[in-house]
Amino acid sequence: MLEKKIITDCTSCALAKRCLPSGIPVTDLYRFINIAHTNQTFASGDQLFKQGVKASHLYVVKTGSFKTQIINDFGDAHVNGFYLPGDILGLESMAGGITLNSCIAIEDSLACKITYRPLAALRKEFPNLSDLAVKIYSQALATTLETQNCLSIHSAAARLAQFLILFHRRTNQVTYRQIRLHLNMSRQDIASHLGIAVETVSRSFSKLIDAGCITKSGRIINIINTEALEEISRSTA
Amino acid sequence: MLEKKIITDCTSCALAKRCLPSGIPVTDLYRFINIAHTNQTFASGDQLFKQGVKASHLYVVKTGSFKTQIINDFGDAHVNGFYLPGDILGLESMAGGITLNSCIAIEDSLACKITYRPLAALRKEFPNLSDLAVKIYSQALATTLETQNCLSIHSAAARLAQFLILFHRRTNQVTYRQIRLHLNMSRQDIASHLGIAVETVSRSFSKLIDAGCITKSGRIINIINTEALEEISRSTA
DNA sequence: CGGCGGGTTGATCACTGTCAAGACCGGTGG
DNA sequence: CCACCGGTCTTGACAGTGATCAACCCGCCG
Repeated sequence: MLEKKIITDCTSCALAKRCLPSGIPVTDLYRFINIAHTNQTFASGDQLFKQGVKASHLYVVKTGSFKTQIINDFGDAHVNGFYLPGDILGLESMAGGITLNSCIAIEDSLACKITYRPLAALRKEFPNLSDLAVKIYSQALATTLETQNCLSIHSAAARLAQFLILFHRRTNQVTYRQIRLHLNMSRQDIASHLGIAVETVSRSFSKLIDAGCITKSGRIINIINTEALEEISRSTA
Repeated sequence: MLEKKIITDCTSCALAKRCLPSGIPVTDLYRFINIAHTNQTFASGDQLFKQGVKASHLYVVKTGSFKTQIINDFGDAHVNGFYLPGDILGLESMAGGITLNSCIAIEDSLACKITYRPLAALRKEFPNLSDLAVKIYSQALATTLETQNCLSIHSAAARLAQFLILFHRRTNQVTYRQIRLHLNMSRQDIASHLGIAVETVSRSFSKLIDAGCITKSGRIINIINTEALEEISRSTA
């Protein structure tokens, strides 16, 4: 109970310095906390928000991971992106006021929900928060640009290799000189995200293993040869 | 000469209400004009900025069109996006301070160059400009999301169809019930942008013509059956 | 034990990349 | 006015890659 109370507070959150509170003077932080619904719990498969409804909140991932997906007119889904602790969800829907995609928890997760309107008021009041907003948006654009480049790669193995590299950059989990990735999403999600078939994802993993780039066990990937992986990610064929 | 002077001024620019001046009170507009270098001319092929250098400016497209492209480590280029009048260039590079891509004029064009640092100062001073910045960024994110979805489409013809639909939404040139698109970029650029071969672009155009969706003459495309085009853009195969 | 979903592997076929050749278009020069 | 030339675009032939369908393995759960 006490512990729960502690993690609820932005002042003791490990992510605070990468998160919105970093744009607000400590003495005024209470005003941000007032408009934030911190540590909302989501079970794997739960939906944060649904595509095509009124957009009014941002979400900051605290623990776990999420995916966003768009359902097109014909009914099939495309996974747009994956979101890890520190990432902010819902940025792209603010201009139009309607959510452009759905967001689903990949595993049991925590996220902080922030109502947009009062946040905009704070942004006008605290210049640093305005700067931070621009920086966050700019960063988000840069990330989608990377994803876009990844999708434009022709070969499936190269695309997967690039995906692993990009995912690694965002997690930075290093143990024993090996680089260990926990891919919390299903192969199906990876396939949808990369625009290739599930079977091709499996086969591409096998290729990367045969090439000595990685080893894997289920959703745990070990990158054992970064250079070789980068080499494959650049290969045209 | 007189005419030149007129178009130089933001107060008489047709795009001003979609552009940054719309976030600034008319009485203070002179302060924005002071930091903007309006109507810079670029010949087809000229470079606005180069990948990997210090990023310090935004550019607003006034007339003509531009493309951005990334050169990867192996040396081949990928066209990230196309920019039309009213679009803003350089948003994604502000967070890192380094340009992530190069920008090149596709045809003879005009663009307004705005230094970032004083713009940030104005943003803090004028709340509406802060809101506008967020809206612009959010819109930009939404656009790249659309591009991403387009790239995840499997079939080349469907990808091209989706590209035409998205491009049309941004131009809205309607004449005589027909929808007329002027694709100012080369087939090579389209191919690079969509992640397919030039020849496949040509073949896909032919397929769209055979299907009765479009007619074309060089870089002029007429959409004669929007429903059919959308149908093809959704087809999995 | 059997069912079930997720993941891998195998076989086949359509699609697209590649290479090659030809068509078209605009510009230049005779 | 016409011939030539370069680049862009299109079309054809072929080979390679990945989508599809199918079977199988595995861990989980009733």
